[in-house]
Amino acid sequence: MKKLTLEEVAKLAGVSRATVSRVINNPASVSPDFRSRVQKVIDETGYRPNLAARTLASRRSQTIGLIIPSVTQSVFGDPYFAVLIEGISRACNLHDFTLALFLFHSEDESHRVYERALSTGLLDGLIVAADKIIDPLIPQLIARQILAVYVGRPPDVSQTSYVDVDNISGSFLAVSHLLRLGYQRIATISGPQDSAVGIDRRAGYVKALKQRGREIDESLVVEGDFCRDGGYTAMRQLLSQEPDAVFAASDTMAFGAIQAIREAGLKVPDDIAIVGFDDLPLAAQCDPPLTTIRQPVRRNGMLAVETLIEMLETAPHPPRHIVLPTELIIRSSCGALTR
Amino acid sequence: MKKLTLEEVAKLAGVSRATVSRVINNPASVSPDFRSRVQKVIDETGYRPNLAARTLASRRSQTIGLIIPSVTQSVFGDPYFAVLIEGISRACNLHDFTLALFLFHSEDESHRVYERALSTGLLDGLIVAADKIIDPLIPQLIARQILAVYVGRPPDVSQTSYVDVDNISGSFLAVSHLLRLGYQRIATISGPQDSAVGIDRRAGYVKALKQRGREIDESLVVEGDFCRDGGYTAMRQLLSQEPDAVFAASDTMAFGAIQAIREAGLKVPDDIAIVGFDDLPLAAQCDPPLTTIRQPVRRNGMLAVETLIEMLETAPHPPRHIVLPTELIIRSSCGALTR
DNA sequence: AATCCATTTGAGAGCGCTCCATCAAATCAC
DNA sequence: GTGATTTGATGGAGCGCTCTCAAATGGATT
Repeated sequence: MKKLTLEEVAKLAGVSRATVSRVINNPASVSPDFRSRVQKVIDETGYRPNLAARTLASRRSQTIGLIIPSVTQSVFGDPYFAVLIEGISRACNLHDFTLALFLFHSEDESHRVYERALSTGLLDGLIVAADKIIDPLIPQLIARQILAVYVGRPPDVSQTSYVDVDNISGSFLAVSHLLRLGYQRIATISGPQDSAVGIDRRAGYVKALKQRGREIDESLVVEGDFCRDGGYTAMRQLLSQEPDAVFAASDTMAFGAIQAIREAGLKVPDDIAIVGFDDLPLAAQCDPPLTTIRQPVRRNGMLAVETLIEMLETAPHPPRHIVLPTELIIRSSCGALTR
Repeated sequence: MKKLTLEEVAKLAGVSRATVSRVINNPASVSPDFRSRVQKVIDETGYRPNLAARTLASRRSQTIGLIIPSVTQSVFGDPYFAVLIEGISRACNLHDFTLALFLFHSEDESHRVYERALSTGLLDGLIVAADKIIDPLIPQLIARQILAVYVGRPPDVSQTSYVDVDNISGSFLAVSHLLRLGYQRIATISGPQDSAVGIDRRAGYVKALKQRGREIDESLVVEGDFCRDGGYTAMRQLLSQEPDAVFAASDTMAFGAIQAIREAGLKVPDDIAIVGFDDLPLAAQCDPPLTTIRQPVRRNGMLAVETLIEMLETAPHPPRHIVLPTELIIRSSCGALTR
C-alpha cells in the first residue's frame, strides 16, 4: 500500500484533480454524476487527503494552538486547567479543528516552546491562557501578527482579543456574602500578584470590605499560588491571626486551607468559614461542600476557540472582548446553612 | 510586512535557496562565510520557515498526536491523565516535537476525532493512551500503517508497541502488604473490567489473596470507574460488608472511598485501612497521607514519546514493549505506622 | 438560428520547502 | 603543472493539494 494522491484518485475516476478536490471540499459544486463516481473511488481506495499539502496550498491548517505560559507544575496543580483544556478541546472538535498543546516545564524551555508555537504555517491561531501580567509572548504575537485570543485579562486590552470572567465582581460577591453572614475577621488567600486573576480577585475582596466601611488588615491578606500547597501554607500562616472567615481565590487553595484548619483542630465552617472560587467539580463533592464562586471555565474555553475561529474567517478583525459573569454558589463551608 | 520565504532570504543574502535551507537544517555543511552571511539576513528579517511547506517536502512534521480514547469526563476526573500529559509534553519539548491533543467528549464525537487523528500528512505518529480492551482504533492504526505507541497494555500485544507498568505486580504488592498487616476482610474497588488496567489490578488482588490461601469473597469486590465518585459509591456499597481494609485501584477512587468511610462515622486507618494506586501528588498531601503503589506516570509518558521518536527514525521497526516496575509507598492510610 | 448566460469541468500555476544530481572551485599527490 | 579528489553551492524537480481562469456544455432568450 503506497501513498495515494489526489492525482491517482482523479486518474482512477477518470476526472481531473480539481474535480476530486471539489468533491472533497465542496461537493455541491459537482454534478451528482461526477460526484458519485469520484466518491466511489474515494470509498474504495480509502483515500485521505494529505493535510500538509492542503495546508500549504490553502494557507489554512484547521489547527489552533493552546499555549499555557506557566510552568506546568502549577498548570496541573490546579484542575482549573484541566477543565479549560476540556472546553477548548470540545469546541475544537465541534468545529473540526485540531488542537496543538504547548506547555512548558521550566523557564528555560519557554523559549523553544514559544518558537514552535509562534512558527508559521502550521497554526491558524493561538489561544493563550494568560496568567502573568507581564508576558514576553505578547509583543511577539503582535510583531508576528499572529491571531490570538487570550483566556483571562491580557496586559494590553486594546490590542488583544480576550475571553475573561468578571473576577472583581466575583470575589466581591464572595466577600460580601461573608460580610452579610456577620463575619468580622475575614481573611483572603489571594492569587499571585503578578497575575491578572490574582490582582483582580484581591481587588474584589478589598472593594467589598471598603464598601462596608471596613479597614483592610494587611495581616489577613496572604498570597498563594492557586495550588493546594499554597493554600495550605497560607492558611497555616493565617491561623495565628485568628480569622473567622477566609476567602480563597481558588477552590484548590480552599481545599488546602481546609486541611490546614482541620490539622489545627478547628472546624469548617464552625470555627472558620471558607469560600472558594471556580466551582470545580470537586467543590460539590468534598467535605464540607464548598461555597464558591462559579465561573464558566469550560464555556470560557469554548468561547475562546469560537472567537478565534470567527476572527479567522472574518479578517480584518478588531479585537474582541468577552467578559462573562460569575455566580455565588452557597454550600456548607461558609456557614450560611448552619448559622 | 508580507510573508517572507526562503526564496527572498536567499535573494537578500545573494545565495541560492538550497544554501539557506542548509544553513537552517544543517549549518555544519555550509562554509562559515556563507553561513554567517545567511544567518545575518535571517536574524535581520526575522525569517521563520513555513512548517507546512517543510512538512510537505520532507514528509516529517515533527508533530505527534496524543489520543485518549475515553470520554473526557473520565479523562479529567482522574488527575492521572494530567500527569501523563505533562510527561508526554515534556518529552515533546525535549525533542522539539509539537503535541497535538485529541480528546473526545462523547462516543458520537469519536468518529470525527479519530478521522482527524488518523489523517495523513500532519502527524508523524500517535501515542494512544489506551484504556478499553476492545478499541476500534487499533485495526485502523494497523490498516493505515500509522506509527503508534500505546500507553498501557494494548489488546494485541504482538503487533503494537507499548509502554506500561506492571499492574498485576503492583496490586499484588498492595494487597500483600495489607495481608501482612493482618487484615482479614480485604475488599477491592477495582477499575472497569473492560479496561486492561482494571482487569490487571484486580488480578493482582486475586493473586495475592490466593497465594495466602484465601478465598475470594465476591461481595468484597466492587467495580469503580477510576474517578472519585466511583470510589465513593463503591465504598458505600462495601460498607455493609464490613471490610477492615480496602485496596482501591486508583488514588482518586481511594479519596472518594475515604470520604464515604468518614461520612459513615468511621476512621481511616483505624476502622478501615486503605491502599491506593498511582501515587498522585495529592496522595502525599491528603489526610491521612495515602499508602499507595507508585507508578512512574510521567516517566511512562516520556518513554512513550521517546519510543515513538526512535521508531520514527529507524524504520522498519519491530514492536517494542516496555514494562516498568511499581513500588509500594507506605504512608498512614494502611495503618502500618500505627498498628 | 444566433446569442447569451449559467453551470461545470479541466488545465495549469502556484504554495514554500527539501533533496538530489550537477557543477565549479579548491586542495592534494606526484 | 596536471589530473584526481574533495568540498561546497546551485538549479530544478518534486511534495500533494487549492484555486483561478478559461473552455465546454446546455438550455433559455430573442
